[in-house]
Amino acid sequence: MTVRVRFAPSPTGYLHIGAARSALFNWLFARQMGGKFLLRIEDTDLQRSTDESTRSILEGLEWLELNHDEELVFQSANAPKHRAAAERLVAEGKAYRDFTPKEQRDDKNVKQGIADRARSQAAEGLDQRSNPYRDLPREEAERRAAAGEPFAVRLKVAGEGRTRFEDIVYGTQERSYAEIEDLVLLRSDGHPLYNLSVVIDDIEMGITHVIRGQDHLTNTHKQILIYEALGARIPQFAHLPLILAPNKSKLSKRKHGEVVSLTTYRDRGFIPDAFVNFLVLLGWSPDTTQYAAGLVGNDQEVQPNLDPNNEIYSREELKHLFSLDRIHKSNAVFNFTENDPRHWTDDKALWMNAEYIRTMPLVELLPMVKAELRANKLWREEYEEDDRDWFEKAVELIRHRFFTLKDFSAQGRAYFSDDFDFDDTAVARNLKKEPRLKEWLPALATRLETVEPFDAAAVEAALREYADELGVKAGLFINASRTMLTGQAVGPSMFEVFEIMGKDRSVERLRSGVPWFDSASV
RNA sequence: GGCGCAUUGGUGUAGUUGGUUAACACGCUGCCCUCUCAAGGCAGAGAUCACGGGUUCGAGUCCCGUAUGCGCUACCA
Repeated sequence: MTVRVRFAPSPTGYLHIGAARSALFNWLFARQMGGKFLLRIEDTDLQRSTDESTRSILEGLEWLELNHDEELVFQSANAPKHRAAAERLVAEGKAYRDFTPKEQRDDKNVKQGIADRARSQAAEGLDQRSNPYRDLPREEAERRAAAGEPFAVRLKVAGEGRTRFEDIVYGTQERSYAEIEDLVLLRSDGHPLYNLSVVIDDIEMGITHVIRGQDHLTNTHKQILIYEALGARIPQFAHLPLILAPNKSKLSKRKHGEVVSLTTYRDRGFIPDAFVNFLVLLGWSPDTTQYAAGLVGNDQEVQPNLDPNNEIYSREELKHLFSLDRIHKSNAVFNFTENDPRHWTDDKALWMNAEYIRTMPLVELLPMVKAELRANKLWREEYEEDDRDWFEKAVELIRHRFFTLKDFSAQGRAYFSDDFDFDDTAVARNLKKEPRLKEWLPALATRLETVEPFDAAAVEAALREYADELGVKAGLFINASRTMLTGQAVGPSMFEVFEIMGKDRSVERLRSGVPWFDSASV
């Protein structure tokens, strides 16, 4: 049977990176098995669901290139089917109408309320099957319902027995019926509840493997009960460990802000493949020994990375290497430091991104740089045509010390525009420390004007010659030039920079007195 | 309260059926390279494998208990 998996987020906020990882694992599994990856928006909770969230989820998946097969499903559209299924179960005597008035729950203290209720129930020795409406004669139930009395529909869970399933990640899971209450299928206002909806939809969509967060592990027992009542085939389950905050609490938007939102990474200049690479390693690791032994993938056109000292895996490699049984059970901590711009997200993610920026094929990087420059009004069409060569060389030159795509428009700005800022510390350290540079630099400019061809080697010779004549270290000029030409204290080898900037711009910037009169000094 | 799941250096992980100095990646420190900063190269610090028992000639690996964390327990998803 073909594998069919789904990612089923509820649109009650941005796309959480933990959810994004679930989507990734589903996608990887589907692509590896030649199966289908489906997408379903679980907008059952109409109060909290928003179109904006749906859009953000779609955008996030698109950014990660986790394209789905078949039509997008909105769970709310299936509500009639969910209701019909519940009614069928009532008709078959597998579920019943509960006329108990709805309890008002304070949204804030739900957990506390649950614990309190459980405690008092335990004290009174109440069992889960004590609902007075459970065995109400059918006629009476029909009559009261027809009279318009509100009721919820509950599943009639058997008194004796246990549910059992093999979780691909967590192994055998068992639970006694005695621990499961008669769960509500339909609210008294007629709305289907989560556990019912997922099951019906998963059946409807022909899902063979349910891969989702570990927070659903114990709910799975309830869902199995519904599958059984419906007489449907039960899919395979694989639950994923959770991604936690540095203090091991749940990662949440309210507490942790934008670090948990996937679109943040797009907006802050991450490379999709780099983020995928980082994410996949949270809770999963490849079995490189199997590959080395030639047990897997020997007939593949892709030669996966076998080096255990290297964690860079391309999407193609991951499609071959991924396996559900290498997912592990313990939760992973997503490491970041709040209020520290240098460590705003996990260091490894940042490193991974930098690694991709400096090593990925240039042709794949160029369109991303283009988009970044364009967004900052730094893009010029000539880069695509006449100056294509120059553009490629410039990107190649500067990419090696960048961490995100943003750096191309920030630190890299001076390469693409004459309107750039001077870094204060760079000006102080490389220029103002030696006041005579104010005269020397224009003089250097004059020297360079005669250099032909204006390449790295020739510029270097001219600059060193001038430094020798003045009896100062070449480094003085090199660093000063770097600041004059790029506004920065750091950057690529300076002679390469001269060459890329070209004679005209180099000379002009060396002569410009701008940084000398800038704000910091006056 | 009940039930479930987990626990290897700061973080992510490796560690096949128990067997010599617990491996790798990120981060950190130092050195080399050098015009700066990275990258790269080299070296290094950092783990009594949550704790306590037990089985065994021998346990990170098996068993029991404890602790801690997380999850579920809802007419939320």
